[in-house]
Amino acid sequence: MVSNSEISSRLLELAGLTALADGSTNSFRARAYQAAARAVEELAEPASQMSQTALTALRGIGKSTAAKIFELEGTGRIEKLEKLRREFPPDFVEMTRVPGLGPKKALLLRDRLGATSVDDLKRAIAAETLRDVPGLGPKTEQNLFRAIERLGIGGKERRTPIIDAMRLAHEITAALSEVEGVERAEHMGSLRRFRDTIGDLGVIVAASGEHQAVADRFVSLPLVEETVAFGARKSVVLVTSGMQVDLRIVEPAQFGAAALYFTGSKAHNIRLRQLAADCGWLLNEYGLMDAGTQGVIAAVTEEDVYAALGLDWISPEIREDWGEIEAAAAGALPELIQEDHLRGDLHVHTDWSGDGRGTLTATVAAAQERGYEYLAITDHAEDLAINGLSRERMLEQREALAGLEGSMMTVLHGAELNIGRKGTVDYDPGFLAGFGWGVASVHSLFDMPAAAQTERLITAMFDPAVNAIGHLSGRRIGRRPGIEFDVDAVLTAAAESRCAIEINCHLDRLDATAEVLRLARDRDVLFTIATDAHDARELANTRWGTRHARRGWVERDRVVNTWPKRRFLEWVEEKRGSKR
DNA sequence: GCCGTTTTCGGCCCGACTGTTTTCAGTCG
Repeated sequence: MVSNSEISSRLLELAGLTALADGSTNSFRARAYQAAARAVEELAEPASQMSQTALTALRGIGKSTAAKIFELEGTGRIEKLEKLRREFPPDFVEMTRVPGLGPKKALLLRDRLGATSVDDLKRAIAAETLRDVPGLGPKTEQNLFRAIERLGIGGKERRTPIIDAMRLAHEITAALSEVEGVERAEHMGSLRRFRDTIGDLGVIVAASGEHQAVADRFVSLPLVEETVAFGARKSVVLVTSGMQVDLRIVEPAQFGAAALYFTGSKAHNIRLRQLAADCGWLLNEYGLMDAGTQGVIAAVTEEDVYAALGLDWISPEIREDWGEIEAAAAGALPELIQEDHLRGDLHVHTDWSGDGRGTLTATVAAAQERGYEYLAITDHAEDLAINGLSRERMLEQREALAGLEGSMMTVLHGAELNIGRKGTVDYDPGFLAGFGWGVASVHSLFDMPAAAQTERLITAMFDPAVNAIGHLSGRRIGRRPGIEFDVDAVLTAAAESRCAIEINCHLDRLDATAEVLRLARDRDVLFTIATDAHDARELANTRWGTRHARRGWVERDRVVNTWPKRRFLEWVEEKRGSKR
């Protein structure tokens, strides 16, 4: 059976090649394939097993695409895709990935110079023959040369892990905030939507009066390596890490419209502009306006613009045209989780285990300062050879914790257990029963087959000592892919076992992934939002975990550490008293 | 290629910047 992700990537490839065939990345057919790919990605059931009627009922999939899905399922290929692949071989497609080289120029180079690969392109640039092609000149030659040199092949697809992008964004917005006349400087784009990886970093600045000083400051920041574009409203630079940063400067009265526009996603924006057009209005980065009189209808805040379009304000993390617009129109948006809903942290390390840095006292005090009602200390258990605590040390720690009692906050003595090859965890049942909380995580054997990983996770979930599964996939964004497992089976087991799935707050992890969280929407799955803090300051990482959870459409009541202490502790005990 | 209480044909979001042009096409987001 062909999986939805396979179908989706075939459709995306079809979109890319169709864009080449049509000479535009915005060709309607290319966009239609993109929309179809998105529709398939969002499906909970396998598209290849659905009826034609059910498939074509989905927005974005018509008869033609449905037929291609069945063709792929039946024959393992899509004839139209095969034909396009022959017309545009991989080397040529790779050439079109060079920034600044779109379908039109690429086809022109192929027709005029016979260039069909990046190597051909390099040779043409070196021989200075590119400038002889009508419509191209020495400047284009130079820009393409620099693009290849600087970004390499695939420059357009390069993505930066969110942790690096966030750091960069804060540095840039802090510097721009200091420029006189600047009222606000904020990151937008996929970083504000909290995607795991970021393509280009988008920043908007609201400034009254002179805009030039802002642009000047921007392109002269120390980390700027190269200025790609420099204009009154818009500038683009490449920074030392190779990331592209786009700056837009707007009037303060236009900030809402600009924020909406530059946060995207593109698909979300297109839907909004269609809604505007239906009312005879025009929506762009400067505001929502009457198409005829140009009179401004809304622009100051995002809420204003959404309200004028008849929509509730939509949280940036879910602006992907995943159904949020319909929900907002119906007043049926879910109550998404927010940071101030949290009443405790359930995955926290101290210096008792090797990689923690805060003392027990300092960690507990920091949690108390955050106003928490409960906290679980979860240092590594003994099977983690490097950092794990022996039984003796665990008992000592429990005693030390008892000495810290006396506050309103309940401190649970827990452990971060290691999920073994077969799904068993550290210690023995008797010793495990002594803990008040258990979070179990995969720390080893990342490359076992998916079926074995699935079994392993499910076994751990049903263990009475396991209240939650930590960082479900074990991924490190941009560095380690994480284990493969059957999402459907694991979510079903989570609902059945009443074991929570952790939403790990570390920017490096953000695990379980948003895709898994979204797929859990239709089931009775519980979550924790936990920091996995190794330092008291990291308790503040809840700000990341809650944004990630919102991207997964996680509602407040699904998150056990939003519950009042009594309800929370009852659930903990119920699970710990369960039988396999 | 998709879609439809104006439609089964004719629409399909909108604008900035660059380079190459002498008013606009290409690329990008």
